[in-house]
Amino acid sequence: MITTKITKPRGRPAKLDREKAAEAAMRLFWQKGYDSVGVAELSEVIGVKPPSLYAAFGNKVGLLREAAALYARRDGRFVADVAPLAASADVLLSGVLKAAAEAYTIDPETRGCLILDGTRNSADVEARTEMWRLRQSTRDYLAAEFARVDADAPEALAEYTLVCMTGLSGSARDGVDRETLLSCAALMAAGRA
Amino acid sequence: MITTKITKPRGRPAKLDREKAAEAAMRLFWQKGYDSVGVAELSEVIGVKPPSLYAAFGNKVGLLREAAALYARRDGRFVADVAPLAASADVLLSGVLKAAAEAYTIDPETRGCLILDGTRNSADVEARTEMWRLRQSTRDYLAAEFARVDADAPEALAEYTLVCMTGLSGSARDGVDRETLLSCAALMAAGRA
DNA sequence: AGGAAAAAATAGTGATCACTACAAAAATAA
DNA sequence: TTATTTTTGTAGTGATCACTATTTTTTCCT
Repeated sequence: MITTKITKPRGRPAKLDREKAAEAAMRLFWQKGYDSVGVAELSEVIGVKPPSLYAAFGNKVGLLREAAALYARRDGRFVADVAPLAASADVLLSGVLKAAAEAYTIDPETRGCLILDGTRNSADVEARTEMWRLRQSTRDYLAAEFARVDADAPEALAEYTLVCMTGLSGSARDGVDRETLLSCAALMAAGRA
Repeated sequence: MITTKITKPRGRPAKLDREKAAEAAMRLFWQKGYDSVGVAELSEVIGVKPPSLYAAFGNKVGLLREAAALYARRDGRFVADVAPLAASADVLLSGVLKAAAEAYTIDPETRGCLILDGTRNSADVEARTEMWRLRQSTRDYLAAEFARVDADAPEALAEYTLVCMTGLSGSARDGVDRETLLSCAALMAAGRA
């Protein structure tokens, strides 16, 4: 017989909510970049002292990992939402780039992409590697989608999509507005028409 | 009567060569990003102790300013080298993007663009503003060039060029190789054909 | 030789970095 | 009530950050 845990746990009740903590960390890393957010600031915003964060996430990179996972399944969801709808390479490319331009300019506080730009110039090699792997997995996913719609060179098109997304993300962080970014996305996709 | 200074200066001869110092700083900032380079490291590489750097450049941002100026007039020269040769908007766009893809992958140690990516995610507002202003002046220069060749929307095309360059720079820093970047540059320019 | 000038190095400043040893607090179980 | 368990907060660790007051070195000029 399988029962859901109904009895209360033994010790002191936890004040830290992993999900809420990851969300707060996500917003901070997204906004200011990984290195520019200190553990002290994270601790203050999340509402628990540093030792609780370390008990829950191991280290600062562990918190980034959780934050990026949350980002991928929520704010970065637009790729997996838009891509499967496309029936041709052109629509796939233009659809993803348009969605990116929009997603990168939703909130002025969190412009661009956490995964593509959150650890740029970071001195922490592990943090950079972690985001690079998420970038590559997006690349692989896009390559599979381009293959699905019988694109000529799915790998090259997937890489092109990511290079364009990198431009949109960085530019969004540089303050370029949504309309400009949308027209840039259209121009980027127009070459494959 | 105007004479060139022929007599030796009074005090202890300077060991610090501003040009060489700026060059070393440029390479470090370019390679690792502004925040990831400490004044101690700069001091060690340049070969003088921190107080000499502060005497010569004022503060860390002053050193970045000098480094970026050197970058603009040498490694970033490709824009001003290529743009004036173009006789049409298409050639201007494709020419600049191709030159960027090449320039951003010359040295594996210094990938991408110092101005576009050197202060990304920096916690130093003054440093970020300084690079942003250089970005905007490049944007203005490109807009003038697009206007020269009678482009439809010179401002929009200039911004598009910079968004694309941002993508190429960031991707170069992410490890994308020259051939891939060159084909991306071609695709980015193909939409305006 | 001695004074003046200029640039150097010495040796720090307090602030912040990621991280942790340890103990107090708050709950259940016996 | 006492023991056990879990999470919390206190109070630090040494390292590194940008930056500087002060002194020492090295030169030219008188």
